Amino acid sequence: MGIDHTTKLHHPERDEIELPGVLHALSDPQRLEIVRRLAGSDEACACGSIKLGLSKSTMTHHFRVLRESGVIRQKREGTSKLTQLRREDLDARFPGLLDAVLSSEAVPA
Amino acid sequence: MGIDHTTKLHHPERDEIELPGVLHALSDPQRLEIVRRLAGSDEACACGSIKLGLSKSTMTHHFRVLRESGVIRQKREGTSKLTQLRREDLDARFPGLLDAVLSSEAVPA
DNA sequence: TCAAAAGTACGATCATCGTCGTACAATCGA
DNA sequence: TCGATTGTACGACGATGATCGTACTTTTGA
Repeated sequence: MGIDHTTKLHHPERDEIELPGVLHALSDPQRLEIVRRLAGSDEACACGSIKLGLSKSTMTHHFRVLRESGVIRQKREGTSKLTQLRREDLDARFPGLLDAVLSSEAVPA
Repeated sequence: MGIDHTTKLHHPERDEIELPGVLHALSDPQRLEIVRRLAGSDEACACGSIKLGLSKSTMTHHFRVLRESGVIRQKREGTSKLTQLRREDLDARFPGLLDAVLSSEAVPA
């Protein structure tokens, strides 16, 4: 029944990634900012290196939403957790979507 | 042009359309289906011609979310209300986004 | 061995969302 | 005018969401 948060990190397979879930994950301004920062640095970076002025537990929440929707991949690395965008998976499943979302930053209100 | 006193409906201007709002509007499966049907028929079509098995008031709600986020444009036409996608505005503001959303999973389970 | 660092779990709180039913308003055809 | 069609307003309700603080776990390094 649902996802076990206590054992392993759950990542959906590429073909399990659902469009509404991805759109929902990206529809939150804070998560959108996280995704933009991840897209900015090509390599995986630690959760804690992204600072948005939110509490640690709120950050955990946002990273979980992004991970479980298939937007990011996370793995442990020492005491940190490395996070990276699932660019290839997203591009394969929803061609052009991520690029459209990321490039829209260049057209600010 | 006959129809005019329809301007009570709130539509954001093109440059007022916000990405999180659009993503949120599209993140609901029912609204996604509405958008797909609108994209299927080139001309504006009446709200009531789109049947999803939801109540009238729920449909009104979904159309309002889509309209206020800038995804659709609506105008009165007799007792009906004509609805159409704001393709040009969306393409101008978020190039590639709508195409990416529409071209993926056009036939959901 | 112990303390700091990084992140998670859990419960709480308050807001938003999706859905409905009922009542109402506007328009058109007969 | 009347009734049918089409959609809205409003209130309710349960579900989900974003946020926080506190306590906890895991790992590293001194």
